[in-house]
Amino acid sequence: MVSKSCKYAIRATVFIASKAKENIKVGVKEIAEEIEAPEAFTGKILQTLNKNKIVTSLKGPYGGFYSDEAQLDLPILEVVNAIDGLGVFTDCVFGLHQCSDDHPCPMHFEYVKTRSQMYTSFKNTTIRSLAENLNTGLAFLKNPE
Amino acid sequence: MVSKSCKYAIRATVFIASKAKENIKVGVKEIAEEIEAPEAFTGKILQTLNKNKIVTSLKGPYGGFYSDEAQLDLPILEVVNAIDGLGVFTDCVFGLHQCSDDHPCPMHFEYVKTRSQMYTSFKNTTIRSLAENLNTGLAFLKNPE
DNA sequence: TTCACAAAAGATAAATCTATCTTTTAAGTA
DNA sequence: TACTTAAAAGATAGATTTATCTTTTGTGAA
Repeated sequence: MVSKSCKYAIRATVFIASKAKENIKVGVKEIAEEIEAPEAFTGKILQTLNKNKIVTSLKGPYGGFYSDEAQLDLPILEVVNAIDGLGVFTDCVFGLHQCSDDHPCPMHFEYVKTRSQMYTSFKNTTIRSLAENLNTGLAFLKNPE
Repeated sequence: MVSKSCKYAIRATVFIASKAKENIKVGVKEIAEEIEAPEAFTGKILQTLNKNKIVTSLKGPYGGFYSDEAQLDLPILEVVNAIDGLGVFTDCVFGLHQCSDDHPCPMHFEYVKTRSQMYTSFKNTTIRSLAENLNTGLAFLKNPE
């Protein structure tokens, strides 16, 4: 559905956001460990998230990644957009460019249900809400050992 | 959502099925042209579809690919299963193996809505229904020139 | 200002997915 | 049987995605 990179990105974003209420910045190493992703690759993803203003970064000692208030209220859709683009919410199941309500592929009207359900879901779910969920301890970001 | 190969596979399957009522077998070349996919790659995909009994093939003169009656009633889910597997219907958005109702990731209960909507859609849509839709001329398998 | 720290940027490599080409096998027909 | 046709199978190549490593840039503190 979304790429592996995008899954890492979502997990990283939520983890960073979960530290916001304590005003803590986290480094690449800690993030990579928490989300069980390769460190260097996590760095690249965080770079992209920073460029897209999904998270904020600060270099140097006491530096790291954090979420500001406005970023906490971004929908998770923005994370997907930054990493994979919005194709997953718009592309035809048959892979046809011109597929639309007016010029539908054979599965168009059925598939639109899924696409719009997913879009709504990702649009209405904020980074903040996921991070809060995480802080309850009832959710997790990596597979337990 | 589904891979490029899978999109080719769905289009090829529906095209082959659309010829079933006339009892026509179609060759790789014709299929590839119809769905606008590379011929050799289409051959590979059809090979997989045949192994998975989604379509039937016959070698030699007057050979080609066709759908039998039972195959027409297969859900399109089976095409996805043959090419991409069922991961798209079961995998966690966060990419976590142990994510479940009992051990949910922060987005689990929201994402389940999308997954199950999609599953139902693919389970209830048969190859036959898509092929019939195609035969009305209101749908298409490639981008118009 | 100098030093240490941590992210950014750039280059490279491994793995997977998409695509092509050649050879082999199976089927129908003369 | 010999011959033609078309898919199957196997080998190889290109493109994209995932992953790693090295160098540069920016930041804070002594």
